[in-house]
Amino acid sequence: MIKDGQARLDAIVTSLKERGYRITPQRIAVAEILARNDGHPTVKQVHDQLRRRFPTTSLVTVYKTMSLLKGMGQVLELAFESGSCRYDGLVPYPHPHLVCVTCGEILDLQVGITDEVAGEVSRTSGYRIVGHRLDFYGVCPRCQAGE
Amino acid sequence: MIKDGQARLDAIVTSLKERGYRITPQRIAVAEILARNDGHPTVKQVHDQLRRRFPTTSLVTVYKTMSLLKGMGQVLELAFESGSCRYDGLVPYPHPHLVCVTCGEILDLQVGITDEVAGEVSRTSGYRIVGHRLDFYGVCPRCQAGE
DNA sequence: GTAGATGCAAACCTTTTGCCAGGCG
DNA sequence: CGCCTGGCAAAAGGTTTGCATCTAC
Repeated sequence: MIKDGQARLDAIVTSLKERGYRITPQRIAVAEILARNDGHPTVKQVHDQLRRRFPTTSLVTVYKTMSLLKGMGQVLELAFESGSCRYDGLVPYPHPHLVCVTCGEILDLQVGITDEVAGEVSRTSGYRIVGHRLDFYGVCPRCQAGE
Repeated sequence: MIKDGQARLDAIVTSLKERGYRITPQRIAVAEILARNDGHPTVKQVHDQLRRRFPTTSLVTVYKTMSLLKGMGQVLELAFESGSCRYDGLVPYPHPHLVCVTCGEILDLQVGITDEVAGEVSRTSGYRIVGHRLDFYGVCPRCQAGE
């Protein structure tokens, strides 16, 4: 599992160049935040971090950049019932997550049983499988202690 | 896997009574739609179906009823990147889904590997696991034909 | 220089809340 | 008949769009 921030940053920038997109300060800044952050921030959280260095950056630009990176497969988008999406720019391909339903913390997991199953699902359903999502929901040790 | 509409309807109504909630025409109507519909409708779709029989029913009531049933564990809520949630009232406990990314169709799946894994996740992480979600995303045969 | 990007304001969509009239138990 | 529920209007997020200005190449 890729976890090196610098490598991820380079990969994102290279991917932008390859497709002919311009390398703007805003895009580099968003890419850096995604590549360094091993949490799973919301758009708003990325924007807040961004404003510390570039106070004039707009939320709209973050949304557009996220959408662009998502389309390029450089960021993974996870929708939740709470309404907002969380983003994983460190490990942008489908992988399992462990979500604390109390504090919202999201951890990446190492278990990976779904890839083997995808072929079976494809055979029995006729679908061409393009991705998957595996989440576990629970209460983290810290929140259990505070109950 | 439960698939009998009448049994589901009875289960939902019984569950409402047990908890002291009132049995109103609107709640019965929503429960019937959920129990009969083996698709995975949005709140808006449920409301549209509801209006055919009860033209004055409001969208707000559907939201409130869905929220109530969700809290009772009588309906499963699935959030998607598209913004709106889809609901499964026929099989209200966590189970795998197969989602067509082109037309939005959602099928229930029979594969079930995650329950065994949940214990392992709980042991290694210290989380108390309360649920999970397993989705496969792909293109259904019909949409493949039209490509 | 020019196509493409930024950023403001405003629109949009889904969901939630405040409130009062109305109906279930 | 009292309390819960339904439904209107309005608010509250989160996300997208229109458009003028600016800038990376």
